[in-house]
Formats: sequence, C-alpha cells, structure tokens
Amino acid sequence: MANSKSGDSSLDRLVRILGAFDADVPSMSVGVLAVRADVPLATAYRLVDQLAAHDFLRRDSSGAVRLGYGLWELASRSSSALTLREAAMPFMEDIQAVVGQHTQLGVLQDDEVLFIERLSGRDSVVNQARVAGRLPVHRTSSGLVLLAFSPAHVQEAYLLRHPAATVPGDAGAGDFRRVLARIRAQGYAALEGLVDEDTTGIAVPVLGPGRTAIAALGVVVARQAVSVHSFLPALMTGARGIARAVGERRG
Amino acid sequence: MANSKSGDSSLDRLVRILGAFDADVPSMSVGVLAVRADVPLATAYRLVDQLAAHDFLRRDSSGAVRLGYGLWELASRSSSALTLREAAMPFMEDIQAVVGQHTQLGVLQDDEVLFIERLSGRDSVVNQARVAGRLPVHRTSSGLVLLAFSPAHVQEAYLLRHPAATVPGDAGAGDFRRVLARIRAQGYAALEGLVDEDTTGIAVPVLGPGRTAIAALGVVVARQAVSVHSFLPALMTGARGIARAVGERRG
DNA sequence: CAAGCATTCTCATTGAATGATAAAAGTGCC
DNA sequence: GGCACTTTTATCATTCAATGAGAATGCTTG
Repeated sequence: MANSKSGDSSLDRLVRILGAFDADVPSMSVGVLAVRADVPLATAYRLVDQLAAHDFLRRDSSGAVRLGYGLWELASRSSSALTLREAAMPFMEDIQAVVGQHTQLGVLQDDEVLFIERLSGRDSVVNQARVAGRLPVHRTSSGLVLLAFSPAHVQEAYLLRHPAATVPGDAGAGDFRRVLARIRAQGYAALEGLVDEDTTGIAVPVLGPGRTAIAALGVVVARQAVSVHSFLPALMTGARGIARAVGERRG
Repeated sequence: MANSKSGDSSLDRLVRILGAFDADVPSMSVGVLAVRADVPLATAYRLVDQLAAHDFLRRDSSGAVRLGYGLWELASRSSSALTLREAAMPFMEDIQAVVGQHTQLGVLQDDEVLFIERLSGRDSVVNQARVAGRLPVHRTSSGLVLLAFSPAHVQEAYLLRHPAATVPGDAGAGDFRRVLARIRAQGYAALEGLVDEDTTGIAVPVLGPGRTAIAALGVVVARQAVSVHSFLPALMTGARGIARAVGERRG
C-alpha cells in the first residue's frame, strides 16, 4: 500500500517529519509528531527509528523527539554553503566591527532568501527572532539585491510567479522591474521598514562570474540611523573581499 | 524488489547519496554519483530528482549534481544547534578577539566531536582544512573535555567501545580514565600535537544542568605559544557566558 | 485501579519503488 | 559527417520493503 495520500513519496514523508520541528516546537512526542506530519502512528514510530539511526532525530530520556545533529553534519558538507560561509566570516566580522549592527549573508533559494549566516551584536537594534531563516525576496533588501543581480530569465520567471510583487516605499503599485533596474544600477538596495517598522535594511551583492549575485551581504540598522551612504563603503569592500575569497577557493 | 543489498532502507540509500558529496568532490555527474552511492543508475536518476525537488540536491546547467540548501535549511531548525550557535557566537567573537586564534565550538555526536561553529582569524596558525567537521573524541581537546564532563555511564560506554583509546602525550598506554579524571578535576584540557604536529588545543566545557558538558569551547594555538594558562581565563569566561545565555533562552 | 498515553508486535496486503533494458539526446573528437 | 561515448528519459514486469490497522503491553498520573 505504501501511502494514502497521493503525491507524496517516502522522501516527502520523511521531510514532513523533519519539517514538523521548528523554533516554536523543538520537541514533541511521537504521537504529536505523527499528527503534525500526517502519518499513521505505527509508521511514525518506524520512521522515527530510522531517522534516529542517522541522528537526524534524537530521543531524549523522556521519550520526546527532537532534531539531532545528523542534518547539521550533512549540511556542513554542502561545500557551496560552507565555502561561502567560511569565506565570508572574516569579512562579516569586520563589517560588524565597523557598523556595529546586525550583519547577514543571504542566498537565493526558491523564491526566498535563505540567510546562511548572521552576526548579531549584543546591542544591535534588530530583533533576532524576526530575522527568520527565510524571507520572501521582495520583503528584504538582500532579496531584492539577489534578484536584481540575477540573470534576466530568473528575474522574469520570478515576476511571472509573483505578479503582485511590489516594494512598499516605491511608486505605489509601481513597476517592480524599475526597482530592480535601479538597484542594479546603483549597486545596492536600501529599504526602510520592510521586515520591521523601525529598521532599515541595506544590502549589496556578492558578485560571481558574469556579474551575477551569488549572495547578498546586508546590515540591518535603526531607521533613523545616519545616512545609508556611511555604511556602503564597508559593505562594498566586504562583498568584494568575499567574492575574491570564494573565487580563490574554487581556483 | 526494492533493494539488492540487505541492511539498507530507502533512507540509507538517500543518506548514501547525500553523503557521497564532500569537500573534495562537491559535485559530480549522476553516473559517478550512482557508483559512489552504490545504487543502480536508473534509480540514481529517480532519487536525484526526488532530492532535487526538496533542494537537497541541485543540478547546475552542465548537469552536474551538487548539494543544495535544503539540508541547510532543515538543519537550521535544529533549535539545539541553532540556539547554542547563536548564544555562543558573541562570546566566541570576544575570545577570538583576545586570543586571535582559531576558536571553535564542538558537541558530542556518536563517538565523535562535531564542530558546529568555528571562527578562524585570517592569521591563525591552524590549517582550516585539517579542522574537519568531525574528529574522534580522543583526538581533540574538545572531545576529551566533552567526554570528561559526561555522565559516568556515557564515559563507560565510550570506553567499552574504544578500549584502545589513549592520549599520546600521556602515560604510555596509560589509563584513559585517569586522563579524563584529571581533565574533570582541573576543568580544562590542553593537548599538544593531536590534530596537527605544531599546534596545541585548549578546551573548556560549556556546562549545562548537572555539571554535564553540553558543548566544548576550544582554541587552537601554535605549539610554542605562550603558556596555556594565559588563554584559560578568556575561555572560562566565555564558556560561562554561553552556558548562561543558553539557559536563559530555555527558561 | 482505572483511564490515558506511549510503545511494541503481529501480520496480511499491496503498490511504490525498483532496476534491467532500450532508446533518444547530447558531446566531443578525428 | 561519422563514430564512440556519456547523459538522460522512458518503459515495464516484478516484488518485497514498507505500510497501517489493530491488538497487546508498558508506563504514568490523578
């Protein structure tokens, strides 16, 4: 029989199980997990065992299930993310030291921005929790930068999938394309109050081959903070440094 | 029919595929992947498709397969790792600023140390590549600290599985237990030339409930570096800070 | 101890996954 | 162009690993 619902492979079920965990519900009983992941109880127990064998899941003494380090370890092999992270880290530290604010590195994943690294000073304005793992492209400076510096066909595809995408501060329901063009022209994006009312996000692209963004480097500062332009040099320098470092590791 | 070899579930096969990638071979053709993961070619194509649907794998224009960000994203939900990482980061930065050397945070996974965070100064002595994602417990200061500050039954279980475990510098094929006891007594581990001939690793435990190590905080310095004791205060302070920060996030 | 979960077992059923094979679509080389 | 090669998609009969319902056994908790 295998499955009840159509359109889910065994992998889908496994992902649903792993995906049932998040920051709010980091651990749960197998019973709850079965419901959240929508799999029969008996099956849930079997799958949990399998996943636990690879330390994707872990069971504590009280029987609750939580994520293990198996995923983390596999993810660490992802050289693209790892290389980028490691190459970027020193530069991010520099930037953080200079601007003293939340600094982050994001990449494009599907139609969202996945932040693969963040440095948050103890006194940064941004609320940690609100800077989630993923955010919609048109809701962050980093996302807009990533899109603006993507190949034309990627942009078009995105616009097709998100016809209603707009940038709040911009020309009403204005032309999203024009926003992207301007960002590409000026080489950075700076937007107020997107993620949070009181913050401004500033992001620049980390450019790879063909003037395409392989990542976005951004900071989040208080809205009333000094001119955006005062942050740009550090960001630009950092982005260039990262791009060079990544290039070297590949060559 | 499902599978040929006994003792591998579908999950095992998926893990073998994902595990076929590492820093040395970050991308490969499906054909090569099939060989490395030991699955029939036709099956490999199917599994790759499935994994790509979740962005666990990604295919570039030339057809080569590489790891995607899906794993990374799932791993980020692992609140234990994430909480620890985020709580630790500011303290690690402090330490790195003071000692100016490679700083790392490790946790116990199976019988190895998994480093979930590292800060490597541009001028640190250690060779990045040699500080891999995982290392045997008795081959790193961090590992020894983690073991020394584990519950007695965990230690015993480890000793049973690794009867031949010794620490090079120590009393010949001396009593491993005694080494652990001393580490626990003095509150830190400092070992020369374990990972690398010319380096010394120093690690202290990040203590959780019940004086048990939830992580190890360590630095790697040049062997001839100034006295170990000059690094300890910073490490100890950092470890205490992390422990407190982690505790707060849970309460 | 009764009620409620959590957990393990059994087991008949079956269709999802498998993998051999073949064909089609590149890719490069002479 | 033709040849050798690899990559990729497609077909399809086979089958056993995985499934899920249910019963039985533990384990708390009030």
